[in-house]
Amino acid sequence: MSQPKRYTVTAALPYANGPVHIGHLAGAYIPADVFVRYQRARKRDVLFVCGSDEHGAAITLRAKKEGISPQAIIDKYHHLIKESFEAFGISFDIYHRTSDPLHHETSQEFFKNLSEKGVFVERESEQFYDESHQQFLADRYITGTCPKCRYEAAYGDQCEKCGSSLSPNDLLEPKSTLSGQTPVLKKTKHWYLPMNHYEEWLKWWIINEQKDSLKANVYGQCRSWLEQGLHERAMTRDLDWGVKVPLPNAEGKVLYVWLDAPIGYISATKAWAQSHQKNWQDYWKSPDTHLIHFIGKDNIVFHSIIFPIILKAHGEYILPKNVPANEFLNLEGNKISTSRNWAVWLHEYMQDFPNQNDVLRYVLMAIAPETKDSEFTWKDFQTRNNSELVATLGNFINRTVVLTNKYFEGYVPVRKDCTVLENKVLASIAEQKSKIESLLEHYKFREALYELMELARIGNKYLADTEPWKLFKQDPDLVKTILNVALQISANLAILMQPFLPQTAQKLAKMLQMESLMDWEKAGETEILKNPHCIGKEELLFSKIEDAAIEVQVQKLNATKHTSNTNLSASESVLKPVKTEVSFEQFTSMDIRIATVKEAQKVPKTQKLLRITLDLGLEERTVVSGIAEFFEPEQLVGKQVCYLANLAPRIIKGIASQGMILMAEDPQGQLYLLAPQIAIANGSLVG
RNA sequence: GGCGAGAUAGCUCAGCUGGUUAGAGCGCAGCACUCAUAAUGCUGAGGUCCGGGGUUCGAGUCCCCGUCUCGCUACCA
Repeated sequence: MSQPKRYTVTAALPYANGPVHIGHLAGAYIPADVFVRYQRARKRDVLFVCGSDEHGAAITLRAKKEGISPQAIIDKYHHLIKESFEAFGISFDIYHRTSDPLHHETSQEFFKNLSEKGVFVERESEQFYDESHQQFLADRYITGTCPKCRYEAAYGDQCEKCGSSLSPNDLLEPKSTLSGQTPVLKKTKHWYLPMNHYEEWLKWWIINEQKDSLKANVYGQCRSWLEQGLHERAMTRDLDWGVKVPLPNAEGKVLYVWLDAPIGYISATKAWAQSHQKNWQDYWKSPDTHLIHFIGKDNIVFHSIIFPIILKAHGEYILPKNVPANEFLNLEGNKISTSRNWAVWLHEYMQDFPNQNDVLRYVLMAIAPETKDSEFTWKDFQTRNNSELVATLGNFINRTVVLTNKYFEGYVPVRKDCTVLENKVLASIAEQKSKIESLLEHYKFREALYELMELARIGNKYLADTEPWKLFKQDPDLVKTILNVALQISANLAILMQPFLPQTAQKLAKMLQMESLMDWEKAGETEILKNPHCIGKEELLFSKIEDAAIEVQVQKLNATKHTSNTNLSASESVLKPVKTEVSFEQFTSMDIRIATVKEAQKVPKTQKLLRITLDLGLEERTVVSGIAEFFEPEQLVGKQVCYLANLAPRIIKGIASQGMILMAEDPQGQLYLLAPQIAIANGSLVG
């Protein structure tokens, strides 16, 4: 692999409607930061950009709910996120924001460029429109019943209950969240990116240029998408919060997130270049630059398919060299969830564990979901701190420094006769260094961290093998040699830990009085600390975390679990508001009856569908119902149900479905049959 | 149903293009040591490498079938 002239490293833009949690850190920011710190240590030209993603319907929706302006929300979270990243030590060269005028200009220019090249297809389509508010409704502004899981507060783009992605037209009983009214369909024009035009090229690019460098999970995802075929996607939206579409006749339209957020990387670069007298184009248009995107797996398609298409369509830009995406981090057995408050928030961690940033960095690196989903537990956090950072790394440094101060008043003793053992140990320093380098170059952060710790283990073993505390009286010269070796290991640890544990590296450098000797190139050497050098007083690098501190965290989580559960059943945000009024006639026009299930069987090749035969008294009816996830066919047979008999028939999976079985659904999405309390005649009317 | 990623010691995970008795960390048991935040070092117990076929002189590693977990996707009135 030839060395590029420079690196442009991006970390996913956090969405400015919530704080940052450990999942974000483990997925993108920590690995990116380690990579960047490492490249900087090697004196390579590397630019690390990030920023807040501040547009989109979710933010305006939330602003409306809370009765404040979108600006107030993004200001709050932008600053919270920015400051917690800074305090935590994620070393962005710039942390920008997409609400910045520079970003608006940049993305508009980009759009215009593509538009002038004729990349887009303009197309009119029918979209939901809220007449009382006189505006088109973004996907997020429409709620309705999820067609997949029947969750009643699903959004137009996604159902948060079952996670399926939707389009507004899929929703049953769509409602505008602005007015509560049923929206109407109205014509509107949008600009579409025909991604299918790029399919062949993309296949070629991914298979020929990326296959070997991409991680298996990323490559697999891409192939999965390519095999399913790419489609035309709208690049604009009807919304007033975002980057305005820079064309005439585009009133009330903004760029969709695909042409907004990733270009945020570019505008961040421009902003940085302006204040540093650099040319931003070097970082985006020069083929000797490597562009690397650090993201979580939810962003894979975005960064390895859509954004490359956009860059390619523009033509002047380089394409990402790698997209080292991590999988997901779970927390104490459950998925991390911002909305359910099931998370460890970065800013809260720093309050609860002051000056222990490196502990979290360490743990999240050690359990990073590099190849599969992984799990954070507080117990494991404690164990890793106590038995790895404290007992292995901190303790090795401590014993070395204590012994040096005790026997030699802090002066680095002279190394005299090295035995086979010393030579072997000294040689292993350079070995560890080159292992760490090679692993970091290949984005294997977890293993690189392991090899760093391995050096501390080598040190501990060396001290245990040589036992200098036993030898000092008989053979002080030998003790000098031993401690000299131990000190060289310590100095190397200080340098090599810089990308991983920056705070600790500084602390250790100070303790060893080697602040001026922290060059990465020096690592691997065995004479970093030379004889007249005097080290400082011992100081503990890490402190133990007691059970009590862990208890507090676990209880905090359990508490949020309970409150969010009770909130879930009681809160209005989850229970659907009462629907708009209907007349008595409208109601009585529905023919609801009691029927008995005669047969039920799974519809082949489906996951959720049951084919059910109902005895309606006068006749039998066949219904296809999406309830297979909740009911076994056998357990339904013989049960009485409520049945909507005069619903227009519909063909589902080739079966004519006549009417619909009525179900109750609790806030968790669980379905329940409705039946009379005692069996009554089939065909009885419900009203 | 289709596609992708996983399934390896009690726990968390490594095992690259197939090659001798399958590894690490943590945990556990025993021993050694006392410079060190009862820290460290050594030794040990522990695995039908999800199951079943196949290719091969040889498979955790490749192929086929199946089971389970996670993600995407389809059917959902």
